[in-house]
Amino acid sequence: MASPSTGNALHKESDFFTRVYELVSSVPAGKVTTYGSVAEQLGLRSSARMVGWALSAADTGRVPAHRVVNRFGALTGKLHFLTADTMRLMLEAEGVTFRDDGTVELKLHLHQFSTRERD
DNA sequence: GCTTTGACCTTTA
DNA sequence: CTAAAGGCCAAAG
Repeated sequence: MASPSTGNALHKESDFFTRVYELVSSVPAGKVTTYGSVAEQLGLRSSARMVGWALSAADTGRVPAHRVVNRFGALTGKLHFLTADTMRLMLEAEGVTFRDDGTVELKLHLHQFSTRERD
């Protein structure tokens, strides 16, 4: 959209970063997404690492990075937040339920961007 | 300008 | 079955 060569690049740190933020911000409250799903939407199915890395550079107060968890639903980047419990508390505040293992119920809160066909 | 690391996932041994 | 390495792209040293 628009013309990127018009010299409009102002707050755009990087298209990749913004792309991740958009997808994460697209996730409603009470829902959680996974790095793999986001990466897949970006076309970087095998490069899910960069998704998490992008979140590390993202501001947790600006981007709901707490809604992003790993494949197992475990809060891998919780230590990157203000406190180790911050991520969990925020998700609980959103209405997300946790298992006894401290993992998020992906079956209940996993936000799917599109119908993923498997097999 | 090259090397290392990074909140991961997938495949091969 | 479990364990290890590879892969991907990008930023910081």
